Amino acid sequence: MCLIPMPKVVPRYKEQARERIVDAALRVFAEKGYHEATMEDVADRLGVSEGTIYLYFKSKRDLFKAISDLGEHDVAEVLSSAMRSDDPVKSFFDLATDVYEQYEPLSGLIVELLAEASRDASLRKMVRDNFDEDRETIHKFLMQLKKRGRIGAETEMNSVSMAILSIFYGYAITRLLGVGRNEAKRACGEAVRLMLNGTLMSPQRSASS
Amino acid sequence: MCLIPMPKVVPRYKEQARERIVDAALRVFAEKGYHEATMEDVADRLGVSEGTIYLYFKSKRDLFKAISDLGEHDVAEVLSSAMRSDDPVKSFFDLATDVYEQYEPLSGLIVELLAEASRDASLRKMVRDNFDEDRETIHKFLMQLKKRGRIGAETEMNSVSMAILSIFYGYAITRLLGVGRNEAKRACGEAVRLMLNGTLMSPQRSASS
Amino acid sequence: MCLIPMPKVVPRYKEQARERIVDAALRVFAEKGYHEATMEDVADRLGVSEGTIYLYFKSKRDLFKAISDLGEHDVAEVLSSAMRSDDPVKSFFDLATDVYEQYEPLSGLIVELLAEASRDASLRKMVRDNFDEDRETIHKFLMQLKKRGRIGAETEMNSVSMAILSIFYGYAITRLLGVGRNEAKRACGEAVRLMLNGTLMSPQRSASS
Amino acid sequence: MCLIPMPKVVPRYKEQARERIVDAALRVFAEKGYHEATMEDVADRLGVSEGTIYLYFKSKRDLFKAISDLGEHDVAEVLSSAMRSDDPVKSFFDLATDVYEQYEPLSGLIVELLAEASRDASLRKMVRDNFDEDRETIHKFLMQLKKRGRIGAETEMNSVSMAILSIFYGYAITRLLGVGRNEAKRACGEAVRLMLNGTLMSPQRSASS
DNA sequence: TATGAATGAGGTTTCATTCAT
DNA sequence: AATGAATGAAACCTCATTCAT
Repeated sequence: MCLIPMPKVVPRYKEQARERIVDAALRVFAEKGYHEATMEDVADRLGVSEGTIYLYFKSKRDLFKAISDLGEHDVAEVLSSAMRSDDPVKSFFDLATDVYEQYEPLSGLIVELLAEASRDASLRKMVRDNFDEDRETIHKFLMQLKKRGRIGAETEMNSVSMAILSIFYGYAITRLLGVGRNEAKRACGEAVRLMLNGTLMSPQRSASS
Repeated sequence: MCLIPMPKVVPRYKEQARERIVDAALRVFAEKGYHEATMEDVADRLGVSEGTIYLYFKSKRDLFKAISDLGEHDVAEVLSSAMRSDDPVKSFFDLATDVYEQYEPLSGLIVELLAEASRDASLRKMVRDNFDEDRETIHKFLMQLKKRGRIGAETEMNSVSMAILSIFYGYAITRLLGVGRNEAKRACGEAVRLMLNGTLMSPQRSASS
Repeated sequence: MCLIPMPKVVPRYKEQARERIVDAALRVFAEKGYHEATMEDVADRLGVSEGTIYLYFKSKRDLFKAISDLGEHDVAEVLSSAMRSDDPVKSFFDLATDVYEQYEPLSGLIVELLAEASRDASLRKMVRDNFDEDRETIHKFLMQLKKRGRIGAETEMNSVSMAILSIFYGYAITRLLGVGRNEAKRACGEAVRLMLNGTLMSPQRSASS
Repeated sequence: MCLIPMPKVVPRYKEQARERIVDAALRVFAEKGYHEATMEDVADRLGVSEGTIYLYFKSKRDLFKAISDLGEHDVAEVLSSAMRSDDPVKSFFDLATDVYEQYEPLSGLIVELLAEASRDASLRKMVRDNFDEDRETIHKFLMQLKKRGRIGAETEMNSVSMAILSIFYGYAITRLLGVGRNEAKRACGEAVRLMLNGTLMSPQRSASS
């Protein structure tokens, strides 16, 4: 009986349903935190019954993990697009604003995700992968700057890319702790500027030196 | 007359008991996370019954909050002591190592604390206060450097102090995500070095000026 | 699209379930008292799990309060129906019997409810409302008697209605203390008879029959 | 060795201590109710440690039972003294006021005691004994009135005495439910007046009839 | 596919009682 | 005689998960 070919159309339907659920879960977990959010909260937000979620995710944890696959991708996207600017210092500064503006209501998720990742290897791997991806994006950009001769050869790019990411995490954390938007923005921008100023040669001067 | 109350002293026994409990809770929460740790876990680690803990803390949350009052203080302490060094860049670098070495097994607590703080105003205030305290310590140090003429007058100190703190948070986070100790250490040191290099005048030159 | 909510009806199932739970709770609380009865007791009597009860009532207290909404209503009902009799003294006498016969196994609840009401404002209001309702019923009846000229105009009806209710509470209390049914019944009947005799004109005289 | 006579002075001390504890418990139980009051509450009110109470009472229940031995005695006392008045109707009326005024802050205890008595045979016996004692006091008084020819011979005294007690219980209950003091007082007075008016011959008239 | 009532394991918390001091 | 820290047994309540419909 198994010779009959199974329908190859793994229903696109299922994929869409998963996405909608993940989207709802994203918001609920961001608002209440992973442990304080209930499956009922997620179901209610979707206007769906609790049981339904289990048709698409085998557990609450599974649903939570699906979240970390999400979102950060476009962080990298935004990042790389913003990097094509002429003035990288200014770009970073604006970047901090834009990225955070976009994700602000979800910012609680960042620490939530980190907290869980610190104790769950599989989740840690997923978060780490996102981290590495972002870092790679930054790294590539810095290398481009270097090729164009606008960063001194001696600068250790791996460290700088990681530090820049730290600055952004720091932005999220300080915001979360109630530091005003403008103050946090200024600190973030200034930090990036300083880090790059140390090694960066301005476009104007780069020609002569 | 009868039933005369007879205070049986035990002068600061209560204080010691609290400390022992907080210490145990610290480890348990760091290991399992706030939500997954149970009061039984804490009690077991101490070798007492659950009820005992409630003689000293009125709730699990209360116990958790007692933790955030802790520890960070000596961060500031270590920080300020390390700042008396002659080479601030190198000092910061070593600081990152030392501080983290001391608190490494508890590093999960940092994000746990942040995650909870993001949804609990009173906890947020406590974490924020610690944050501000640390930042103030860094700020004072930077001002001293400035007075000695080793930092240019134009540098915006408030931003730099915050950025440095971010770098340290970033250190904790990257370690937590499995980045190797040495790699994280190097990135952290490099970041601080770069930030200060931008404005910092080397000690050698400072003598002549 | 996907995940379309599909209300599965069960129209007034919830209402029925609530009723069954309240009914079980009624008996359990009457037997053991509010504080000594456990949710497990109630669940066991129903043959469901404890959690189930919390689908319908948000707390033990909530369940207890649902009880006070109950039952007393038909007290008023029985009362008013019994009042259509020709001989009010005899009617009251029989009423005491009937009402109590009906609720005897639950009589512990009366004092339980009063004890709780004495310390819980919202519960007090509910019990008070029932009290007022019953009193109103009695009052109306007395006014009818007055209209028919069988009670002297000078009698203060508000006081009498309250006193009659007191007599019934007294009946419950004495029964609860182990006074024999017949003795309590006789005392209750006699008390009402005496109270009304003071102002009541006998049917024979009033109707001239 | 047992031939040595034991000290016969069962220390009066112990008796005093018990009394003080019972007095404190009385107030605490009245305020919070038996179940919601803790041994710590009682100890705190006395300024004594929890353990101390167990030197005098073997359990919380034991302490509670000691209460029902108390208090009601002087109810009977006050009752009998107030009965020596010339105008019994007026006396009863004032009695209601006085007795309740005296015990008002403890009125919660009445229902508390009844609630517990309904499920505890030994407690029930104690409450019942008090009830009978009070009833007996009233009964004796009524018999005196009868002897003096102020109550018709046909009145069933046992019922009346019980009814009068009910009226007083009713007073406590209505007060507890929030009925105003004056309204309750009026109802109680009126009820007693009416009950006695039915059979009572006024002092003035009693001579002629 | 979707439902949502039911479950049951487990967590937090309370408190009467004991006992070493 | 008095203390009060410690206990441990329960109690209330929550919620992820299941399953008959």
